[in-house]
Amino acid sequence: MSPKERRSKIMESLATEGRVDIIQLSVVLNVTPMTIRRDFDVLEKQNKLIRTHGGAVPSQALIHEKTFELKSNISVQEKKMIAKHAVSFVSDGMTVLIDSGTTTLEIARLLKTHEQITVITNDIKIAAELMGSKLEVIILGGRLQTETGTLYGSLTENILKSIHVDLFFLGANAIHSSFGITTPTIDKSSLKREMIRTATETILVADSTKFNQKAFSKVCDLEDVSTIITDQQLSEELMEKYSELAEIIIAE
Amino acid sequence: MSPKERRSKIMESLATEGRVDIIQLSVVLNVTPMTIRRDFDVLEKQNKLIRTHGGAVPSQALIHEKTFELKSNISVQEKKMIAKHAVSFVSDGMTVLIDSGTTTLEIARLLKTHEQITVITNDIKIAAELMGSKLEVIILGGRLQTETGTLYGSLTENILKSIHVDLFFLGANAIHSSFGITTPTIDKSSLKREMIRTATETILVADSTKFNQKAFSKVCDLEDVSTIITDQQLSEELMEKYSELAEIIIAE
DNA sequence: CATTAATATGTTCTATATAAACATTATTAT
DNA sequence: ATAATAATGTTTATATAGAACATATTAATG
Repeated sequence: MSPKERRSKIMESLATEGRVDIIQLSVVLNVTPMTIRRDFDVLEKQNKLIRTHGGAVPSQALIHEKTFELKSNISVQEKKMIAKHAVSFVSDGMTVLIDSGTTTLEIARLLKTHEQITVITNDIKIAAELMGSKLEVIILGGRLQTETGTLYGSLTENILKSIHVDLFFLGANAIHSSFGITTPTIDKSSLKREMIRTATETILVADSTKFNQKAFSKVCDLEDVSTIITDQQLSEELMEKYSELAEIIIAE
Repeated sequence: MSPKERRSKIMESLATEGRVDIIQLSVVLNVTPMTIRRDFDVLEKQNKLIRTHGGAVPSQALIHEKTFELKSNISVQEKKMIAKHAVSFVSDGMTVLIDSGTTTLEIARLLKTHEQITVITNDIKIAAELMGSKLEVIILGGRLQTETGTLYGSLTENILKSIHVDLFFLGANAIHSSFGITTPTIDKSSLKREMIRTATETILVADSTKFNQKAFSKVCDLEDVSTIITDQQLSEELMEKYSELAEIIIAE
């Protein structure tokens, strides 16, 4: 039996029994108590259970897995796909900066079960999503845009100047082959620019509807991001056009 | 302190901190670990907590009952009363810093309808409450305590050093005539101290159950706050005792 | 297919927490 | 005041957790 299988069986027991005993599990699953302990360690880090003395109980996070709806033009499914590819760039020990947005929110959801990752964000909805997780979460301070939950302004930018991250997931309103990446307000573009500056690597996550669009204020050129992740709705024509400017990954 | 009181304090810690440690509790509550264990036994049988190795976490049942913390000691009504008196200190154009906490959350709720006020906070639940308002809201950055939604740490304190506010609403876990104001963790007390420092005036808001209590780490002396607002449950005896140390307002 | 690297599991040992039994101290009732 | 009861402290034995190391299994590579 694979570790994955065994852990799945542990979770099953946990769900049906309400609590499990290390010794009992070790007998049933034919492994030593130590192995069960190590399984508990793994599952606890994923917030799936709470270890007790001699056993474990289900975690509260597991009880109410509520996924509240997002409003968006593109299906959630596509954003989830993009997010799934995005998180494959993240590995243990990394410091990851996550921009505000709906696609980036999906990234945060997927990262929630990871371990050993520091997440930094300027979006309090992302922060809310990460409540209850075992991640190290840093919120950038700043002015709150009360309609969207985004933090921005000079305070936010100043804080960014004092930190550095390995990876930045950039969200975008508009992407254009010659105009580059643009946003509706100068504040936001200035902030995103600062975020790019402070990151070793920037990955742009944007669904296909954002391509060939331009907004008011320029963030950066396409050359400034290392990778673009988008969905399979991107036309062949656009795909070729943008491939010359940046590495494009189609999430499917 | 009676066993009932002590158990109530354990539950309070559990609600605010998310998890408690037997040794730390035994130090704070001045009893042996064995006594805490016996308290855990009692509380576990009442389904109020789950024992872990070396400590305890709140039971699932309690997590979902948001009312638990409020219902256990003092009614929401009393916190609302305190908040109502608190906001009378706020006038247009002011910059107000709001500490994390349930009473301070009520203050934020009342301020929501104001317009010409700048609110600064380290609590993302307060931030969430102020979403959609016309207020100028500033979130202090920092490390997120994912169980409670509180921001803290050196980053938070550094940001505080670069700003200044007119008024600070301080929340407290424990108030004692000789020990002053204390909190369960050093991180929190350090942050609160910095908040006090950066404010022209500090008002302590705390329901009557917080009086004559001590927690682990000292924030400041009672002389360091200009006013204390509490509820009418405060006994005559305590009222007189604390009146000598600070101006006390009974919200009724 | 053999060999290496990586992962998973088992074993042993030590530190720590738990739990039981008993002793002591507070509370309460009579 | 005294006895009875409850609460807490103390000591000791047992069990668990966790670290460190050894072994086995699986995956990856040439």
